Amino acid sequence: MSSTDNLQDIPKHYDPSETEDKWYSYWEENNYFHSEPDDRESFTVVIPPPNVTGVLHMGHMLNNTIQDVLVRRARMKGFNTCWVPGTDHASIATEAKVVQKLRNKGIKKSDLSRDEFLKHAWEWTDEHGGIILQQLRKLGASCDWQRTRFTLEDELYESVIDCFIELYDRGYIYRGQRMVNWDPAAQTALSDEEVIHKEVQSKLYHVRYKIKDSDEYITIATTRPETILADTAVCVNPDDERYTHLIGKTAIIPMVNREVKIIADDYVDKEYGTGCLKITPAHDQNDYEIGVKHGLEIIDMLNADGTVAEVAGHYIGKDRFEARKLIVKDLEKQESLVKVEEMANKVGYSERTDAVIEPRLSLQWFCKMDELSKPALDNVMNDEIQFHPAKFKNSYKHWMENIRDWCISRQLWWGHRIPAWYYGDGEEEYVIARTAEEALEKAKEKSGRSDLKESEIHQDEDVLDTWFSSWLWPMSVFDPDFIKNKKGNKELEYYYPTQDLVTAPEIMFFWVARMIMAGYAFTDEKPFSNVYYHGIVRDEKRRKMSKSLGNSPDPLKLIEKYGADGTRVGMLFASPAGNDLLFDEALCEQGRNFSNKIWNAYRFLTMNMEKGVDYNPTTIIDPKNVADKWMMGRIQTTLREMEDDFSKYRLNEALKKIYSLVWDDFCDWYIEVCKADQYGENMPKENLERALGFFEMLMKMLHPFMPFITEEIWQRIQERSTEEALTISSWPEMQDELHRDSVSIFQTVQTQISSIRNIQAEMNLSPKAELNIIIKPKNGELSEQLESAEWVFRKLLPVESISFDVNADKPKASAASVVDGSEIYVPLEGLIDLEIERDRIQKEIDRLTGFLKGVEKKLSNAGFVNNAPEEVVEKERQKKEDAEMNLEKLTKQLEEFQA
RNA sequence: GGGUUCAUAGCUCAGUUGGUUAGAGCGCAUCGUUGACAUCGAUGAGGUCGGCAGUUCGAAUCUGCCUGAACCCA
Repeated sequence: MSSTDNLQDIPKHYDPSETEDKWYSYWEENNYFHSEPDDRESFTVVIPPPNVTGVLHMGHMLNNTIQDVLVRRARMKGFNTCWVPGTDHASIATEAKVVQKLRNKGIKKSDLSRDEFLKHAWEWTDEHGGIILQQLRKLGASCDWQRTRFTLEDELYESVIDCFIELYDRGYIYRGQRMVNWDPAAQTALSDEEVIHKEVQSKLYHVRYKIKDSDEYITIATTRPETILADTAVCVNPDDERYTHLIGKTAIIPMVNREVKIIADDYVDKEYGTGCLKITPAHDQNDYEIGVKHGLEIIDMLNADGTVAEVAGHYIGKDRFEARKLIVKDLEKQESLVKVEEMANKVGYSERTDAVIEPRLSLQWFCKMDELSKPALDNVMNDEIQFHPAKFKNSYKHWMENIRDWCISRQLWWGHRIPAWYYGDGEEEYVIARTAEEALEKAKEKSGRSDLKESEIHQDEDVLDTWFSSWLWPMSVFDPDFIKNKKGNKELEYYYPTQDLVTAPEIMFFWVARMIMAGYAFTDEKPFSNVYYHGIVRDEKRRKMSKSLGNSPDPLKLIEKYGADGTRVGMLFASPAGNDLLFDEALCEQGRNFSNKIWNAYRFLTMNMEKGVDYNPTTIIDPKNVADKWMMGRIQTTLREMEDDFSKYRLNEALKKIYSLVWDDFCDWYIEVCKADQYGENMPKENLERALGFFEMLMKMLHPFMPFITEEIWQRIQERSTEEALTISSWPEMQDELHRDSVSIFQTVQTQISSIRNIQAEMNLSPKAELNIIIKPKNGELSEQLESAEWVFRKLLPVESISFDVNADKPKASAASVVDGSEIYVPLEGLIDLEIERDRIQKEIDRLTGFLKGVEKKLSNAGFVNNAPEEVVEKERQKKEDAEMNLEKLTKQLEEFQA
């Protein structure tokens, strides 16, 4: 019941800062977002965990707004809704930040022990960790905060170790010497996914190698001349006639004067460069493969930090890029440099440190992908797991089919330490174990050395790729022991599989694909049913928003300026499913304006309340009131349309519909017709109660998008107990009755009113000048219907008199128009500008004539009439008839003017 | 180099199985402020749907080619 007893002056402008924190605290205090398993159906979402030390950026904002909309709607639809928040440890990113921080304090990582370093890392995490989770509350995210998880917390740490051991036991994890992507800045191996290939302008150096015992030279082309020092062969295509005579001969590498064989292999592209390839097996993936095939020597000339190693013989200790400059000069001096070509070239960069990736041969841990990927591919292709939009299935498929084994070890300390223990230097001299004790036992067994001591074994120094922990996320957040126990606990049973995963396509391979693999590997089930991919947030110049470019607004400042509601609306407006989002602050402004519109609608209703009177909002409509039935019909139709939009994850479409329903239908039309007949009078009580009833429905429909203002209005309309908060209320029921007839009549009235307003505008009439309106409906039935809606005309137009008469004559000197067969006359004695009026009518006649021509052309086409479905033809006939009727009336109107 | 996606109003995008006079928001123009909201209202002007050819009675929608853009993979 709404009472005006404590009615205060409501400010003209809505101020989100006064409501948003208040309601978020209220929601949290009442634990609305916490979920426990019960007999309802579950709706589960796990957050894509942001970096523990990260701060909220625009991408997070979009990502979490979308999740919150889905989650809030599900909650209102009666699901037991659980949105699990958390963060990941972001191994390489966090470690880089900690190293930097220590460096600023003059401490080198290499001077610290592992434990000392980790102490610093945890300090950093405790200091910065969770800031982002606090920021999500500002956005309105309705997460179950009691379930907050962190990938490096003890329980989840254990899951990752369990996972490693389980996969090792199944034969999926192996250790091996392979060419990996080496990040010389972070000094760690990376997975293929962490390498970003960028096109850069580089130089192709043509360098000639002397042929031994001959005056001849062979010229190779390379973009990396410094690696010449590690060349162990020169290779040509066996079909390349230019070089056949040299195959089997010996070339002399300049600078180092090493003698190497000239070999032949199909791999060499005759067209590229000189058609002659230098082979450096230690520093290039393809060269490595050729090296293995031809049994070539492998010379590793680079240190882990990208400087030149002693074995190179020259430029020792210099950085690889400096060495490149130096060797070019020296080759030129020696007259070995033939020419330098400019060319565009793709170079791999580290996703995290932006260092140029060095292919490097090293001993790493890998996870086999062929079997794990099989169910992951099948269940996406058969839509057991649905991708929205579905177009992303293509790139998923392509990646899955070409997947290579995953390098999971990282030469870092911040992360899950690999549970491998070595008892010797041999490649196979290790055991996999959870603890040192267990390792010792296993090592004794494997080595046959029963006297082995704990001090003689040591654990692998490396940690696992962050994604090797994140891929367990949808399972481990509910049950960290699920792998160890080979079966999930009650929580996992209840919440898993989760429903929706919301993320960006750029991490489809990093995370989504791997979660799906882990899901099937450990639970035999999908981790989620739907994956909604949203776009990347870009600025108005289509540049990706980034800190370094400085083109990203601070999300919290936006929230301060436009409110969380306004900002959410702004983000969603710009966000068609799956497409990139061109963010424009103006959209947040539009969102804020919308908040203000809602606020003022409420304010207006309040201003119509009598002091001391109680109002009971109702949605029971007056069956005689065409406006009520129209409004209810519009709400019902919109509910259906939103249902459809949500089923297709078209959130922005759903938002646009409720936005338009509130603003255009409710504010611009419904409230207007509810107003009192006379200025200064209050709205009739029953009108107000129905308006409030509708308003409540609208607030429900809008709540997932704009949680704060809707709760504020909801709580203002009536006193509510803690069980009655909007956040935990139910979504409006869909009714079968759509009030189609009333909607149609009301829409006719709307069109006629607009047409009369057009006359007002075109004739330059004062909007207040009272009009005498004569409407000549196209038939008697419509006449009666319009007559019963006369009051609507009177509410929305300045009416002196209005009549509905199928036999009406057009008064002289009146403006006229035709709306769907009905004629409208507005006598304007003395006010009318004949010329303008004639032009107005002529314009309409021209338009209709053109239209009619098209329709007639269709109908005179025998092919059309014979082949098109009957209903389509019938529709065209109807169009023709209507157009002719309207045209006839307009022509007559025009004639009368000329008379 | 391989693959995917896209091209509709000045801008950002709808247009779901081929049958609309091709829509929306923003922006723009004109008018309007004595009690809901100028963070507002009313009205209006903007498009030969990238180009060419084809299929069809009928193409923004289907096919091919061309041009241009974006993304992914190597």
